[in-house]
Amino acid sequence: MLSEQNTIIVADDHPLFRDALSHAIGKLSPGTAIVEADSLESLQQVVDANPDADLLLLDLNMPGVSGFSALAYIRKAHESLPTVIVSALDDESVIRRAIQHGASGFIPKSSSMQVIEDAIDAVMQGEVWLPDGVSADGDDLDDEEARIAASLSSLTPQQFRVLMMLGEGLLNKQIAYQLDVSEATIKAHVTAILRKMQVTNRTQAVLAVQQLTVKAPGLSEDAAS
Amino acid sequence: MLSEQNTIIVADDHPLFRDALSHAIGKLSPGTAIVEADSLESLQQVVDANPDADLLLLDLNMPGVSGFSALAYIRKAHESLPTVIVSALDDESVIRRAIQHGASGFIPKSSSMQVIEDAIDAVMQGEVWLPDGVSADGDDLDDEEARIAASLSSLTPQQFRVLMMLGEGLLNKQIAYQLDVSEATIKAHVTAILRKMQVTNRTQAVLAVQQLTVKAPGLSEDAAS
DNA sequence: CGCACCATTAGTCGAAAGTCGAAGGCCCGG
DNA sequence: CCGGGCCTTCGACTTTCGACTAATGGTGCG
Repeated sequence: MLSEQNTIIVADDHPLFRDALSHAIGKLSPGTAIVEADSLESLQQVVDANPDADLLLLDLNMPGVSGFSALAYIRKAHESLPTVIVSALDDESVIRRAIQHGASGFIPKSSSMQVIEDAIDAVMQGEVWLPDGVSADGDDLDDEEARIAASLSSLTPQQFRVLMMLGEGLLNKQIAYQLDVSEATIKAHVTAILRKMQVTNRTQAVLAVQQLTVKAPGLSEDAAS
Repeated sequence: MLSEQNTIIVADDHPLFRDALSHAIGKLSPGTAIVEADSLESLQQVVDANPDADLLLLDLNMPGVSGFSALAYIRKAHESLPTVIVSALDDESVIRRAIQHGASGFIPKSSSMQVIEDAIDAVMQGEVWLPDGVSADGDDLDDEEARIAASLSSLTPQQFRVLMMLGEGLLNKQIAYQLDVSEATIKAHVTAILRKMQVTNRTQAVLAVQQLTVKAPGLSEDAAS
């Protein structure tokens, strides 16, 4: 623990909570460098700029990122970066899905500072941390959901960004403007995305991403029987 | 109760459960006419053909209908038709949302026959029926969700059908083939849909509909504070 | 250094998506 | 009975999408 300089990345769009989290970490281990991110873009930049970071605290509610997409994507791109989900949800199925998508822990936002500190400490030592009575065991991830997550992880960073913008219903032209590139570039990215996700149009790609959204269990067809 | 001929519509894509439900009703009140539907198309036909039906038992898992869309739509089009949601989910927030979208009751599929009979009986008498300890009171429907539901209810039957197909990622051409009309007609419907839903392309329309899918509570932005 | 991969751009082409105007059917009120 | 309104349908036109080809530059790796 007292090796050299630990680095923790805090990704949360909520400034107050992000600061609170940062301060808590500062008290817990004063020698820790804290980097913050409040959006998908900044998160990608930050993760990229700190390849040797020790921990990522990731909110599920990042603007422009639906559900577990960011988790699934970041995890595959940075296998060695332990990631802990911080979320306002404490639903057990959400927690299990987070773990199945590669999270090393789950911290409900309602947790006390003490609990948060414990969690961070545990994960930094390679353990998997979960709230009280929650078990990581249970049914495996939905096949379809796993397939989609795998597809996501095969995307390049720029492609992932474009996909998230498709998920906002934007035109190629609008995406091009926001990313400050030409529309031709966006088309090329979209073509690559559709191929990798094995769909034939943007709407289907968006629907696939939507399946990684946090939803109640059992809604998927055969739960009816 | 012993007026003339009561009519109950059972809409569920699961044949076994649909039959079980029908038989239960048959035993409960032998003089009741039961009409079944297993898809959005058949449901629209049936509701249309039986404007004086006394009750609609609606499954949340209809193929080609996402979440509360069908409920929100049917409710506004047939204000006087009491609708009870039948679902494999018994999550309390799902139940509340169903009621807020105009359902007159909620029956978990895990219910015993006795409970189902009680529920149907209660609703037929104008009451609102809920499972055991569940209360209908609580926070109101999300503003955004209410707005979308209102938009849905302003659609014509054909437009609604087309919208649901957009939600499956289908091409105009595919929708045209399934509805047996020309592609030009579908385009016209889509244009009308986009206008009524106040969006600019089909992807955004689909995303709006997705917001009526059954998902866990609190994921909507400000739940974080 | 060469090689592979990614990002970027251009341009073309065919298909799909969306807009507009309009025609026909249906029902309801005057 | 005859408008007016609504729904459905459709064709023509414009824009956007998506596939394909081809090219440039940067970057990491053996």
